[in-house]
Amino acid sequence: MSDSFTSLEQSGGAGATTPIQRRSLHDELTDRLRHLIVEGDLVPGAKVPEKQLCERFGVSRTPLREALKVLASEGLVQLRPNRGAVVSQITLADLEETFPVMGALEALSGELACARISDRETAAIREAHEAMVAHYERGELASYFRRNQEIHERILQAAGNPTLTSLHRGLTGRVRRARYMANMSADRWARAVAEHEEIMAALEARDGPRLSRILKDHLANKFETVRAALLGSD
Amino acid sequence: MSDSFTSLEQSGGAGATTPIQRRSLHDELTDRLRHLIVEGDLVPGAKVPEKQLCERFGVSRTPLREALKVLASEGLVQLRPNRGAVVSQITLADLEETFPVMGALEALSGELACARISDRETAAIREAHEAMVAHYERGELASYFRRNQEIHERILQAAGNPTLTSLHRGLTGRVRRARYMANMSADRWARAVAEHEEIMAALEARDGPRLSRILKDHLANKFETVRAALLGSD
DNA sequence: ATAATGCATTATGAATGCAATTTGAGTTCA
DNA sequence: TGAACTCAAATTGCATTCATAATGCATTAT
Repeated sequence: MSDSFTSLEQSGGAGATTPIQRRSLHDELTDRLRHLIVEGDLVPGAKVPEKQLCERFGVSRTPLREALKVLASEGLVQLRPNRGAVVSQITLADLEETFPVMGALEALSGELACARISDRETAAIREAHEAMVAHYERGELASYFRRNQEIHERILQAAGNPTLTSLHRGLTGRVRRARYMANMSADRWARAVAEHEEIMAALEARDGPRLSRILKDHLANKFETVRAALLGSD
Repeated sequence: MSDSFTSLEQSGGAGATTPIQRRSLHDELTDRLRHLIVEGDLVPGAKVPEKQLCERFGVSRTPLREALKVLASEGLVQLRPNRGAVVSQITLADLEETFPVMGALEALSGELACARISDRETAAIREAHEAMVAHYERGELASYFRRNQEIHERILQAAGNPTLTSLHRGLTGRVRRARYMANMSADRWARAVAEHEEIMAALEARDGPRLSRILKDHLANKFETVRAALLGSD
């Protein structure tokens, strides 16, 4: 969409229809920093001295500061006047309020996805699902987790609502740093897989309300796991 | 809210628990610009020349640009590389995808509010409701609209979930510029008031699921009104 | 007359500089 | 010993400056 360039200029062999995307520094920086934070390379609570990051990325403070402002508006860092930025801590209370919202968004995504998804995409998700189950059976947690995430993302995608996707992505970013899934018990893991079976069934039956309900419960259970892990290992 | 200035700090007494909030320029600017956009003082599609705004607010480009980055991340403006910012247009398609999300969020707010709201706050909302009905009966659309908004905000507030409130506020900001409510028919207006009666009833009965459903439907109806107005006056 | 080209003007992107605030070590005094 | 104070160094907020890309207009060619 919006690529109003279409054909032409595949002359010289360089069939580039893409208009030489040069990204601005602040844009690039925002993504890089966000990645660092979400992936936990910048630990929560840590100060983020501008100068240090400038050297790290080889840019001046201006674009860096612009990036920090954006990340602050996403809730990933906190800006204290005259005292610099810190990577936001995620507390149990934060999780407690974030999960219901994610639940509501996922529930909506299920509803919408059932109404719009193609057989082709359903099949693709089924494939991801089977792969995930295989990882489960081999006890490969990391791979399992990746596939799991892929499935939820695909459902979101199938819902065809960019606003929804964007909000969900934002919340996921905030929460992902808390990687408590590692503490998932064998029991809980089995149950999660069972829930995913239900998700697949509802999706393939295009049963929106049911998928919606399952996704919401699925997330609520996930939160319970996280809460237990947090309280246990504290 | 977010106006953490309010009263206090009338010098003399050291009663100020708030640490003398001196806001940074970019922060102040972000709010001011957001207000200009949301309230429609900057028309959608209009270019936002940095220099002009700098003179208007008497600041340099640095804090202004920081503010624009934040507004862009909120979706209120679009930043075109090397070509400046424009106030985002809101299309029917945008509304079409925004409303369901708002619906899901409001539904959740109803659910949570019923579980947590105090009798005191319920009474306050009842009061706002009665005032709103009075405005309706006198045909005072603007006042009606204000009270209406107040009620929804109070329910959100009662839900006690800042994340939820924040996301909802963001979407409201995007949508508010489209003030199609003026085109609301007498019929639709009556129905909206009736729906609000139901909202009050469910809230006072602390019936979460019911309030949830009503709020969702209420928003869906609102969207239908908007859609009709858009298609009609096009 | 219309369209294309080149140049001057203007606006944006990023870097640097400067004033104000915070931080922290060292010192003084109770 | 330790609480409070002083002052230098570091950090941040903002303005200014420099570099680069976009825009408008006059000129030229067709």
